[in-house]
Amino acid sequence: MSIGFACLVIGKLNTSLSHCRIKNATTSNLRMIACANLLALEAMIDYNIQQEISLFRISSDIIPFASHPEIKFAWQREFGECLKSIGSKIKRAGLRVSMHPGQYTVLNSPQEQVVEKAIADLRYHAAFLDALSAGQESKIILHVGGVYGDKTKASAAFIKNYKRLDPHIHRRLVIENDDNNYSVEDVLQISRATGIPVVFDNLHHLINPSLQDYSQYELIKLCGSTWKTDDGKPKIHYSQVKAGGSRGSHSDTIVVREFLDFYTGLPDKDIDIMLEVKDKNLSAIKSINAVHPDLPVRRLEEEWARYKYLVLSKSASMYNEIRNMLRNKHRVDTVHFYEMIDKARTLPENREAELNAVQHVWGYLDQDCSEAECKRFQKLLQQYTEGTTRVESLKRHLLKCAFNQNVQYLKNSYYFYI
DNA sequence: TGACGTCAAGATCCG
DNA sequence: CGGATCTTGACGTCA
Repeated sequence: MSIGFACLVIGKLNTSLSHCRIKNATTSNLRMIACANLLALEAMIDYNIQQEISLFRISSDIIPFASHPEIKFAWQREFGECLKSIGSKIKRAGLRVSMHPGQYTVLNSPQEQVVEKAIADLRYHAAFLDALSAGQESKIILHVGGVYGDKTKASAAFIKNYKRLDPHIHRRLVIENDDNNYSVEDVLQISRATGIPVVFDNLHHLINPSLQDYSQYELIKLCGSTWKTDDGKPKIHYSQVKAGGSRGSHSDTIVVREFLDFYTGLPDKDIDIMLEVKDKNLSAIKSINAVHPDLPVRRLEEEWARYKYLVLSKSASMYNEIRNMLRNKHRVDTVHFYEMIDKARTLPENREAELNAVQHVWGYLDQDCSEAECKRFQKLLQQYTEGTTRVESLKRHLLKCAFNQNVQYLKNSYYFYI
């Protein structure tokens, strides 16, 4: 069983992706962006390996406009070696990667032009995974598409167009239930006709339910049975609703107790769980730690090192409470640990606590900073006290100083990235 | 025609 | 000029 996250790593240097506008998508520009993005991808892979995360979704945006009809950029030829070497790192680490074209890749559209674009896009995704020499367990997860007033007809169109795809796309394609058109029942029906494996998405199922005689777990099992041996472990998407968010939007972070209840109820844990959540790797590590049967305290100490200033900036008393919880303990209640951190995270901005955290962090930096850095800090501090600037300006400046002095401890702190 | 989702790029504003 | 903040892009469907 693996738990993973999608597309981007929060709080890790050199992992952010570059983008460009279509008007700037010249070959030389795309070459530069692709090169930068492959370095970022490798840094993300390294991060996953280092954090022992074994499931990861690769962003579709590594090669911008890769399937755009007007753009001819031979990324496979130019970066083939690079991709191959990233691929062998992935394979060596036993990391399972996947890709997920967005909601605008619509294979069942009545417009032939849209279908052709969708096919080109699927070709790109398959070619990318092929270039990594990824195995058949590296999947491309796709939504079925539009309904166009007649779901039976639209499903038939999907099946018809699916048959037009090359075999190397067939071996990677997986379909997922979505939040307003194709329910688990609809997707399973298409799966029966085509043999395409199905990803069960819990939140989409909650919002767009079907087969209500079955429990969620029975449906996970049913979807899991569509996966063949060569497809790897069945995979599901797991997310939680954002409180007060629009219909079906993903939560900012995973509520650990809720996840643990879901996980505990899973009759067969031999599946992979892709989290869809705003805070990405933070929730992945949290969930992985939560289900670990005998988690070494060291792991929570490492987490605490990354969270502590974030907590301090919300509440000094909660900071002390968690610190005491970890002190001299051989065992710590992982769920309780994360519940405290998440509780602190949801607290509204408290000027006094923010200032306390800012001063605390500054204590690590003021000895070795330049005069200009010091002056700017004092100025921003005054402005924040007066209420004429936001705390983010101060934090940005502190992070800049931390980088200039290469203070590893601060550079990795979530305080700067949440 | 705008909402949907996503997050930098790009544009504009401010001191 | 640098930094902060606001707007746009790129995609297809559907109300």
